[in-house]
Amino acid sequence: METITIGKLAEQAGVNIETIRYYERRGLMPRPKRLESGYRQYSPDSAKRIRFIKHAQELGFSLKEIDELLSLKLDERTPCSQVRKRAEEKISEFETKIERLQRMKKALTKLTKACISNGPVSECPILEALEKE
Amino acid sequence: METITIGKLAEQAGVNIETIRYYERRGLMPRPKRLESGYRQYSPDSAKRIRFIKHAQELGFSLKEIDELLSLKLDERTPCSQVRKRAEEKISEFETKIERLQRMKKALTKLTKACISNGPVSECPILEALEKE
DNA sequence: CTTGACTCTGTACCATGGTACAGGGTTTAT
DNA sequence: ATAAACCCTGTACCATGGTACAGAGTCAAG
Repeated sequence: METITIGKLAEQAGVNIETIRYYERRGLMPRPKRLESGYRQYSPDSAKRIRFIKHAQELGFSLKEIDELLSLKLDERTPCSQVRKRAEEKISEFETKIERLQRMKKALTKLTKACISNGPVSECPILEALEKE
Repeated sequence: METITIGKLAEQAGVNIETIRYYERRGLMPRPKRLESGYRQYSPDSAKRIRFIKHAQELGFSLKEIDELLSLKLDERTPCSQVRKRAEEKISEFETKIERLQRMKKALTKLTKACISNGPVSECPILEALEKE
C-alpha cells in the first residue's frame, strides 16, 4: 500500500498543507503514521475525507458539526439506538436545508422567467423564499 | 403604517441588536429612517430580511454572497440579461448544494436501516456520500 | 556531498461575522 | 420630574477557521 506525504495530499485535496495539520489538531483528521523522520504518511484516500469536510462546510456545517457527522458510524462501543437517534436528527437537518434551497431555487427560477417575458415580479422575490417556516 | 424600534426588531427576528447595526454597516440592511432623536425606525417586515440572512448563512452562504442574492431583482438600472445570468449561476449553485445534501441524507438513511436490521454498513458511510463529483 | 525542495513544531497573525462595552442622549411609566 | 429602559456612536474585543512564518531537520537529484 503506497503512502503519500502531506504536500501531495494537500495538492490532491486542493487545500493548504497547514489546513491539514489544523484539521489534525482539531481531531477531524486522524493522526497519521510517521516515518522515522517524523514525516506524516497518508493513504491516498485521506483526500476523500478532506473533500468531505470542505463540501460539508459549503453546506453550512461548522467543523464541530462535521466532526459529529464523521463520527456517525456503527461500532462496538456505541449502542445502535444512539447512532440511529443522532443520524435521524441529522437527516431532518438535511431536509430543512434541502427545502430551503428548493424554495430559493424556485424563487430565482420565477425571476428568470419574469425577466424573459418582461412579466411582473415582486421587488425582491428571493426574500419571500425562506419565509413560510 | 406603524414602525418599530431596533430593539423590537431584534426581538422579532431573534438576533442581537448589534447584529442589525452590523448588517446595516455591511450594507445588508438598508439604512432606515430616523426619528429626530436619531432612533432608527423599521417596518415590521424588516424581520423577514434578517431571517432570510440567517437562513442563508445556515446554507453556507457568506454575507457577501447573501448580499448578491438580495440584490437580484428586476429594476430599471440593471439589464435583464445580466439579472438572468446571475440568477442562473445562483440556481446552479443551489442545485449542487441540494444534490450533496440529498446524498448525505441517503447515506445516513442507509446507516439507520443497517442499524435496525443489524445489517452491514461501511465504516463511515457518510464519507462516501460527497465523493463522486 | 551538496543544493533545493520538502517536512517538522511552535507561535503569530489574519478575515469573517459578530458581541460587548463606554459614555452619552431619549422615552416612558409612575 | 425622575428612574428604568431604551437608543445613539465609537471602539475594543471575541470565536471560528484558517494561513504564515521562523528555525531546524530530511530527502533526492545531479
